[in-house]
Amino acid sequence: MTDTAPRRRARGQRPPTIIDVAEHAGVSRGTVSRVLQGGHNVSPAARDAVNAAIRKLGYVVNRAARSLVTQRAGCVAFLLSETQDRLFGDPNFTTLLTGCTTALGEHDIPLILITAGTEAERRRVTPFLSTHHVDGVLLISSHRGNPMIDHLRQANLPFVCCGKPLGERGALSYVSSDDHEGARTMVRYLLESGRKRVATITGPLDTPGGLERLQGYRGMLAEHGIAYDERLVAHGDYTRASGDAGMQQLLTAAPDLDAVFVASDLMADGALAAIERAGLRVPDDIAVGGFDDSPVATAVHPPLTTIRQPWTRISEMMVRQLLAQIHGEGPATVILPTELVVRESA
Amino acid sequence: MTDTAPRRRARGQRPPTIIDVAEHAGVSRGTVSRVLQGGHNVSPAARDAVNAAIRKLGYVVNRAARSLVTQRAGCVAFLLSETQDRLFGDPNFTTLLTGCTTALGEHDIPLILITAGTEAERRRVTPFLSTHHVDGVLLISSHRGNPMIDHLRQANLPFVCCGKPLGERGALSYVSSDDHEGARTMVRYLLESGRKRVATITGPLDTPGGLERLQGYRGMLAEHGIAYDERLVAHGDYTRASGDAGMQQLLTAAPDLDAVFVASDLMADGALAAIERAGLRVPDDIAVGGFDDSPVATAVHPPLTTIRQPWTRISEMMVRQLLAQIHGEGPATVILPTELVVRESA
DNA sequence: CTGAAAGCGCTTACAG
DNA sequence: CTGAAAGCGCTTACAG
Repeated sequence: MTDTAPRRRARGQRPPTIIDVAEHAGVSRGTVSRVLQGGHNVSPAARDAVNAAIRKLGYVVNRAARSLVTQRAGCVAFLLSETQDRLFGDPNFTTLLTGCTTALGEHDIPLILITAGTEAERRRVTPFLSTHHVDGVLLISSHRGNPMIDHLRQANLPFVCCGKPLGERGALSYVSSDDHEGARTMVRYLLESGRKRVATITGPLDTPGGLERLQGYRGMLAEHGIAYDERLVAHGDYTRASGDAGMQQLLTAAPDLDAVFVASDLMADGALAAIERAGLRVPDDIAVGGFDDSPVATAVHPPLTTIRQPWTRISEMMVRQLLAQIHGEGPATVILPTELVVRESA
Repeated sequence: MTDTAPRRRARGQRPPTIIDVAEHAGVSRGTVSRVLQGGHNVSPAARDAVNAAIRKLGYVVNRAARSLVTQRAGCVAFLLSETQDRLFGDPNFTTLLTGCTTALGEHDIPLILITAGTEAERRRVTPFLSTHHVDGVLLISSHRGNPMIDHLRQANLPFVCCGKPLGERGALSYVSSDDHEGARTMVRYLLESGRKRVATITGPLDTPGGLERLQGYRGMLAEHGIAYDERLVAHGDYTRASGDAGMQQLLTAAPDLDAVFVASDLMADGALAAIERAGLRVPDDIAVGGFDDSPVATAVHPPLTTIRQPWTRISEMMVRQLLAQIHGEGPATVILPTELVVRESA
């Protein structure tokens, strides 16, 4: 912080303090503070006088002073522990981030954005977090074995993950859409539309979305008495290119496939391209089902039939869970239902 | 902040304070503080002792306490004053945001993300900003007449805009890529490749990118002695759909066009779709030039020849300018060069 | 170069 | 229900 050294504000333009409010309302600072805290143990008359003074003077609490005495930061971190490239193409990220900002804003809690995709960044971030510069953390990461989880636990800092953290033991809060059921819904839809050979392109298997959507696919096939066929399964990494490559592989290994469930819309876009190059039509020859209902779903031709993830609700629940933990509640898992969105690709 | 009330930390797990460091190093608190501020007026022996104690104890400054006495927040806001939808599809946004976070991180300055796309949000945000809860603002908005600019000026808060704010008078800091020259470069490239009838699809004309890229297009045509032809100009809003519609309009109004300069890659993707539906080939029949070099540029077929915007440098310069202003420097304008990236579409 | 001390703006037991 | 007062952890003139 040597970087923000000089020039304290001139006396004249200093915002009003609690003392100004107290004088104006004819009460003590303690009473003003009590009104600020919710007005318990304050007479209606005093409360009204204080509120009037606050409005009159345009008083806004000085968070640094409050923070110093309460030993709480009064703000929350949005901690991005993915490398940047993973996010660049991901429109869900923006939705999640602005959703969390808005949900926190309603509680008047500022959000601090922190990136920790590299080891160097993590070294810088850890002391900041463990010295309680934030009251809690919204943790964004999808891959197995995120070292930040241990750091946060050691610092005894409340946190809630976006999506189920893989390979963690012990209680831990996360909010996730129902990947498993979402996948089942899509595969059921494809089968009930009369498709016989349903393939899939998965996400990375060290992510919950990769793993659980594949399990949902397998489970629904089994329920329909269809044996699992490895030739019908390709693995992607959520990029468009990997969807393209995966589809190419599937078309070679199983030329008789008539449907494909792709674990993300972006990969589905790639799959569409591969299908088109192969001279096949969607949905006539091959039905394509995506996952996410991200903006690409409606940008491609034909528009994707897909599974909608409730990102706004996810952000809201993450914030709610985090605040509950900050207030002393224990961790909890929240699973939110997804929704089938039928368009033209299947 | 009634929301983060209870449970102050137990005495035992409190982080070490400057007093602990002072005792450990055998000096006064004042001396520790001076070392923290850069070590001026401190003997080498004392400095070493303090630094050793800091390392030993894992001391990290309490920012709330510092902030209270220095009257500075020690953090900076990233203020998003666009409605959400504008951002959802925009991959540049993520680059800019993480770029700013990283650049600030190198100065140990946290970034607070604030959204103010609606009037209701602005009402909540303004008191927060004008009571100096941040030392400065990175202002993201592209449309003419952003009310936040007036609020920031009234609050006397340093700020730097991303892109040139249209219709503002008076000195004001902004960082922008050279839209005008970028457009000129693309149009020159198309003309020098032998194209004769170069059309354009613009961005919204109340944004600097919409306006200046169109001016660059007109200017370069004029330099080649080509008269401006309204039938060769369509207006979009940076969405993929508007690029598609714009291209359709151009193909009707000027069926003889053999190139099109599209003011964003996303719109260029839409244009590609319209061209394909018309049964024409890219680049054989029509050369397509984009703008941004965003991830879509390489995701589409054929990959786009485009103008690269230096988003990482833009974020770095925004941060640098903002810190300079916080330190008392006056406003400045920074224009960064763009780069022609030749791929297959032109 | 260094220490002692005031003070930043709040909250919160403690008395009453 | 209310006021007086201690104290949160720092920085910064002020003396020396």
